[in-house]
Amino acid sequence: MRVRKKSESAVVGPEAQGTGRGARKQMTRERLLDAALTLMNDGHSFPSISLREVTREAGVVPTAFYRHFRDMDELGLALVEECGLTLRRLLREVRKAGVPTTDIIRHSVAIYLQYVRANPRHFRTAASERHGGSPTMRQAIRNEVGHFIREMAQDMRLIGYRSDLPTDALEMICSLVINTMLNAASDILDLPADQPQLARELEENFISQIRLVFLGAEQWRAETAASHKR
Amino acid sequence: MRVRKKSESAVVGPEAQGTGRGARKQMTRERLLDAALTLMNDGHSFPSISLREVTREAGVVPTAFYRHFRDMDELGLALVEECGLTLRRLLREVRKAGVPTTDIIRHSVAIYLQYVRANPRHFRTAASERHGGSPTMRQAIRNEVGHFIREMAQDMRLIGYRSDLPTDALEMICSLVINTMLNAASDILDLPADQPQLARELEENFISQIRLVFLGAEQWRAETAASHKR
DNA sequence: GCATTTTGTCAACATATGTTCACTGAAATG
DNA sequence: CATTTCAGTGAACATATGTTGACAAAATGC
Repeated sequence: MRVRKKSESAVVGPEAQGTGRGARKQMTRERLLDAALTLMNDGHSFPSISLREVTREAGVVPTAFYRHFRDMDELGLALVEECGLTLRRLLREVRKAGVPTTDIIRHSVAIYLQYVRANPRHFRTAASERHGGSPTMRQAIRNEVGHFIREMAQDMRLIGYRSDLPTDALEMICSLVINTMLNAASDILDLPADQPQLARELEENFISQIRLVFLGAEQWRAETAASHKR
Repeated sequence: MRVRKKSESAVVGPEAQGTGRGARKQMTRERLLDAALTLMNDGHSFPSISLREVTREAGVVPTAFYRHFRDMDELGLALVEECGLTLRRLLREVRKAGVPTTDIIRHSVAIYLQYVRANPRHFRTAASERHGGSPTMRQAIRNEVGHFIREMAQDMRLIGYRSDLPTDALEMICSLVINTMLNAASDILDLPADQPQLARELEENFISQIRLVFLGAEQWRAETAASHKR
């Protein structure tokens, strides 16, 4: 007969307000996701972190993991979804900012970078597992980014930007922009924190790249591509 | 007293021509590198593959690893160097192709894609560990890509492309191009092999993106950036 | 208020990992 | 030819991992 002294459910988050059972479950679920995100943030890539590491970081016993996910792959997918949500929120934010007539690019970039710095783990995860990671996760991210691209293209259509172009072309442009964005996010998050000068340079470079892309986009003619195709 | 029957050095590659001792050593070293590259090619990202897996794939006992590398990190760096060499070779190839006056972009892209398909493991590794991977490896790749960018910018200067622009601007443009290239490589290598139609589409999209970048590059004015900076 | 779910814990397992050490046998050295 | 060097072997270690099963106790359902 064992005596348990330290068995008052052990897992009580600092902000544990949810009193229901399902609420508490979701709480530790988020704990696990958060733990994985945190682990990924300092160097480790997702496929290299172990189930036990995650539970350790989350302050939970390894077996508790299975109450929430079948395996690490499933957690990975949930993670991707979370990152996707962050990206959508970002898009909504930029959209809300309206269409400042002057220097729209610099403005949007500023919002974007602010967002990146506010959610470093999400962006690092997205950038890092997009081409690396497990095939499952990679595919999931590809989908998520695809949705994002389409959404952005639709936005541009709505504000009437290059409304003469077919959807394909708009999406092509947007994907170029988003690639550049994710790339910049990764670069910026990797900077040593004590080098603000480097950050400024990188930021200016980033802005230039986006500006250049839109410079090209303004010149883009559907016939250009078509004429070269045949 | 143990009897050894199967101990004729066990490790003899198919194309084992090198007869010297150092030669044979370098041979198994390459075996290890090759094994790692192969493992990475089917899904696993570098930090997730184990020392033992590598030696297993290389057909060598685990302890033999230490005769060549201190640890996996060191092997990772060697791997990056190898990928860098491949990239340089590619650049030389494109350079050798000269400056076809018409449709230079389509031409270069063709050479590039051919190269990517010929060395899928190198490109997958580069693309995948660039943002993911261990910090050490990531930094190494960043350096390698940086060299590549500078080299390419210098090339463009030599052929007189936009010779009016400062070096910064040229490098900014090149880094945009290279990002797009690495991105496309990753996308293309992830395609299911039985979907040539998808490959064509992706390829056309890739060409369009590069074309758009150069369209922007032709319009780029140093003053544009400058005027917005102040 | 009792029975039932259900979230999390504990103990234990088979297996995989990185690393050590002493060894072998062929190439290099003299 | 005798000696030394050293790339590769084999056995063994401590440790870490994923996963199972039985159990505790709090929330839920009746």
